[in-house]
Amino acid sequence: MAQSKNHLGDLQLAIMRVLWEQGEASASEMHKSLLAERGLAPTTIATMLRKMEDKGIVRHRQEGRQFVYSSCIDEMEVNRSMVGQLVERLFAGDPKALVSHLLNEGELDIEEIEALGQRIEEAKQEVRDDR
Amino acid sequence: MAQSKNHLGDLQLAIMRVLWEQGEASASEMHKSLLAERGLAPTTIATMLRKMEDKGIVRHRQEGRQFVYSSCIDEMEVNRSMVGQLVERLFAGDPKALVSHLLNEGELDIEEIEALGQRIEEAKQEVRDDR
DNA sequence: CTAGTTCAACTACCGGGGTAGTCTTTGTCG
DNA sequence: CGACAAAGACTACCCCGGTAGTTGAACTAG
Repeated sequence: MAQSKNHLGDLQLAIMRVLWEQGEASASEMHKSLLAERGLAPTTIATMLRKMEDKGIVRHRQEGRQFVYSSCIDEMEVNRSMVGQLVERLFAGDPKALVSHLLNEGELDIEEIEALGQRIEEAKQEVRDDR
Repeated sequence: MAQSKNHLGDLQLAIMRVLWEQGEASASEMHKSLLAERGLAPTTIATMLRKMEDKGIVRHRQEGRQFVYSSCIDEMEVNRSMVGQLVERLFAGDPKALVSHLLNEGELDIEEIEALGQRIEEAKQEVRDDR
């Protein structure tokens, strides 16, 4: 049932990103932030915000005659859920396959791979420390 | 414009998976394959296949009175595109951040991390061999 | 006080995924 | 030949993301 909260469209994610970065934003600030990359009408943003509030993923606070919106959902939560869904749909639930894909498809250059090697070592350590 | 071909819904992906695994499948075979996990009416599958054919992502061949469907799009291509989109939307285009997410969120257990370490080493090697 | 601006609210619409019922054709069995 | 089964074609919905125009209320400037 919480599934619906985690299925976000493109525009919705863009909005959430602004909210996550800035904490809050009025509708017009939001419009300004997204204008460059999207060129949308202010009412489009406002409508989307209202729909998102209906879904319970953002809330607003009145300030003067403006609405100031903030997020109701955790970024990590959303990431986890969306990545999880992708892994499920594309890689039969096997996260390794996703990483393999990244490696095979040359999405990562050599430095990035090196850096990942580092992270892997750290992760091993953490898992061990955990028990 | 090829974007549309790569944005696949859940059912569509399930169908493509069957096609990619088996090469071809008639509508009724498809229905049988998906019945267990989804419990859909046969007409639902058929409708979806027709819509997908309109979009150009599957094609069919007549065999007797049945249609035998096969895929028109490459699995790797779809994976690349969908993973890319996710990385774009969630991680500001940085694939490393996706892997970090996987590591941090405990989506991987210790053996998987070990295995990844292996893959990383191989990948390093491949990249070097490449030049 | 009046005209103009700025919001939010409401309404409308499109496209596409998903779901399925009904109709029509065709092939098969007794 | 006639009834029945199988399979595709058509049609109809619902939902929701996305996009935006129009309206109405409230505030501001002259």
